Amino acid sequence: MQELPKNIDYTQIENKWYKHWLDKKYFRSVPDEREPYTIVIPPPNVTGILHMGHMLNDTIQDVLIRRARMQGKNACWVPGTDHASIATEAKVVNLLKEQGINKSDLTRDQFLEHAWQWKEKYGGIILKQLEKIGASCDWDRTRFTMEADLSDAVIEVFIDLYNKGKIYRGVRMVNWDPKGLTAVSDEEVIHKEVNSKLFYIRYKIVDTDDEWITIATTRPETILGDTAICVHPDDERYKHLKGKQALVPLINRSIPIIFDEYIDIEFGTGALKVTPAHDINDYNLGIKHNLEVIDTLNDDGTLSEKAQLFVGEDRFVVRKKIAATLEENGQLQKVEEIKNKVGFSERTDAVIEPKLSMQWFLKMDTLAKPALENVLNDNIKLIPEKFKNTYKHWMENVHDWCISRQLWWGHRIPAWYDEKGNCVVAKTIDEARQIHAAQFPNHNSNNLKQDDDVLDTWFSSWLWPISVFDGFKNPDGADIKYYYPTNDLVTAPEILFFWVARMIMAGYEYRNEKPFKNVYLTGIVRDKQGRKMSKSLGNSPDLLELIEKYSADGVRTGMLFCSPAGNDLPFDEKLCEQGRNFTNKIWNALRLVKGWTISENHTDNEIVFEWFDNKLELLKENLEKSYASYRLSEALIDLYKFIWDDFCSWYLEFVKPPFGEPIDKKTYDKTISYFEELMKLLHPFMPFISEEIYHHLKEDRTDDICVANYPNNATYNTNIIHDGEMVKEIISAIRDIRNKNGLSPKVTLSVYVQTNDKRVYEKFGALILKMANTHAIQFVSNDIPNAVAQLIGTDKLFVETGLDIDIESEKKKINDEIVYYKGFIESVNKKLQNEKFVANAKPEIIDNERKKLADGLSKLKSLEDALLALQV
RNA sequence: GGGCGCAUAGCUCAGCUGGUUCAGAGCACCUGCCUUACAAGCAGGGGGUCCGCGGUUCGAACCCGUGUGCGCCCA
Repeated sequence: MQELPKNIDYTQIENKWYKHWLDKKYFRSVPDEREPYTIVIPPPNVTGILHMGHMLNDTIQDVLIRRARMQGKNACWVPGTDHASIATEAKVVNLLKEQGINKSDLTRDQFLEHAWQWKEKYGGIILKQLEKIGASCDWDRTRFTMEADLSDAVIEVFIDLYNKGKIYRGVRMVNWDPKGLTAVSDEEVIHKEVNSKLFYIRYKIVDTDDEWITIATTRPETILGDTAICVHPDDERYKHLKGKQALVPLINRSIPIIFDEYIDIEFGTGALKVTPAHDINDYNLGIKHNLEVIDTLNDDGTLSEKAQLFVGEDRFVVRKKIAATLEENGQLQKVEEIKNKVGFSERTDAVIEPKLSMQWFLKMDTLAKPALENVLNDNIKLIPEKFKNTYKHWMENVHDWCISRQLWWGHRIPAWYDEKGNCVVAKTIDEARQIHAAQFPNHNSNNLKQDDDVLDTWFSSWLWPISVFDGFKNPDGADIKYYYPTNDLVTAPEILFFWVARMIMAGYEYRNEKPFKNVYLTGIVRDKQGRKMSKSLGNSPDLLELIEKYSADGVRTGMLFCSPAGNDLPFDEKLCEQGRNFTNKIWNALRLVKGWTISENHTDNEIVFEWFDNKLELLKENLEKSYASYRLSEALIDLYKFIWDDFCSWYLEFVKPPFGEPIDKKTYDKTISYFEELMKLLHPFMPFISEEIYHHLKEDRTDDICVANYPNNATYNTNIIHDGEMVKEIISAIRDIRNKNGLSPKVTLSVYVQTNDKRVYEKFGALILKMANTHAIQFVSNDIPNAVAQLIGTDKLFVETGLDIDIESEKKKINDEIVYYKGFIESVNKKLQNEKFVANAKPEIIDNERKKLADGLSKLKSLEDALLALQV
């Protein structure tokens, strides 16, 4: 026997066990003959710190990997970070600005030196934080998307795809971030509904005295780049304008009026100004109708020389000024308030400007094909399945991927240009010269200049499941062959397309095989008001503080309690409290058990063991089912209820000796082994407390639960479980009667029962007596006067309270039940008398209805008897 | 505007193939207890128009249609 403190020192056990697991190298994985179970972490942003989204994702991954490890699989969880071009560069630029240094004053190399210094100093904080939550990653395998091997992979893939004709360079309308001064991909643009103004502007028709056409636009600042006005060919209002020209206000440039079915007759005036340089739809119209393209904006969102007016002024300032000027001219007809959607940069929150620019693109058509097929045919499973629809829709309408970014921090595009702008793609400048000399023999190969841009960060992370196992450097290496394809990917649905889909594409392109078998899409963590938790809103609690307060296990379970796959997770700190209370409950169960002294006397608890054994098998079966369908939340809740209710409230109370008395050896050993098994089942969810308890359960313990065998499930006997539930029901009923009559638990009650089947009462009588504090149960055939009656199934229980019972309220209680059962019997009878039901329903359903009827009639009779007895 | 999804207790959600005495769980709430493992606890309890309407069926929380409200994705 040992004295255990009343409360646990969570921090101490967390540090102790995490260090122990590391020292023992339990998380280390190298290929061997066992079945592999592999997860690659969605690499967090190297500049990031742990937030709720990571906590959720990574806890789920840890649950899966710990269970697999205990099941004897070779569990490998690969950690790492990505270099996050835009975010990191922005951070470094800001930091330098604070030191009075402008990025533009530095050379590329100088800037990168600062960036690497920054990365060395702050990068990887997040990985240390993962240790705090108990993440059992193989830290020896930690990778970074910009380390040498992974960078080589990115560059080689670029060159390969270029040589295959899948990468091309072209002028395209891209999403331009005027604040970040870079193009961003479609996926990095957030469309928000905003209040806008719709300006109605009159354009004069050329060669008329006073004829005008009115267009509606939300962007008057772009009129200086207009090169046409477009109307619908069927629009009667404008048919007479065929072949006419109009004048752009303020600058009086003459532009054609064109006709196209693209126009929505209903919107505005049905006439659209066409600005091919600044709107994607206008751009497409421009191509179709051979329109001139006039780019009136600079990269930073100010007006360019080509605009002629307001040069150098910001687009939003100009919007107001132009509106005012037009109003003075009498060309602004009216302004309407409307709501429309505007794109914002995910990183800088600047309003995205559609802009024509020279970018690198990856063709998606052939890459997307296997990626779509293998999700639709469940070769790769999305969990929950509902995301298949969204995935399909996206993959069928996929656009070529703009992979260049106008930044320095990242993988520099391996393209080289001569003075004339001829381009070759090669890994090094020497190779570039050779290729150039062969391809452009009449040009100078000595002054080649490398492309200034870097590749989209996703262009490195899409290779992650292959590159972390060196699948590019060493395609037949032991690691890639053993671990690939990986098993489960756990990530947020927000990046289903820009990361998950692209990993699948890369998988089929470079391994001819899927990168993972299952994709578990978590929900988005929201605050109580339903807002997404984010750094910018500042509504995410500090995780390390939460862990400090509620323990790592508490926070892990708090997250998982409310996180069915794919559903949003409304986070509430109370759930962490519930998690911590659970650890406290388990700890106290341990204190009880370890407080017992063992005697040589024998106490017969066989029926308790029999019940608990079967109940435990049922639990394990349910856990298996939940795991198989990735219902981790359900598995955890089942386990929580089982440990709290069945183990602590029922089992331990059943076998607990009276205070101060010893327990028999067999019961003690059984209890320890149940406790041990429950801790094993709990370990994936609550690794620290389960390990701590496991070691307390046996003093001479030399093994660790972290690598213990996960319990297998066996068959169970449903009848025994039913008996147990009935016993609980009997005990609760007696306790309820005691409560309602204000009787102290110390008063021993007399209980009588009318039953056709004495078995349960005989078998469990001693337990009922102990748990409900009653005298031995007496079997009777008559009703007991002045006792409270209660139905248990079809049995009738009488409890003598020693008080006069309130006849009227008893009558009412019984009458209510009679009404209920009469209705019930009637509804069952109706079914059974319905010929169609008897003809159509399955035989077992009909049998069941007959049983329901018989039970109902028997209960009704008991109740009517009881009512009669009261009336005497 | 197009597509997808959701609506069940005060809150968060289960409810799998339409049929179990089917309307459930956890939390919150109410009542009584500091009963020698645990007040971070114990014992017990109340709580519902399964979003509205219509249909299919012997039978609907579940299937179909429709309306309303909400969320997400795309343009």
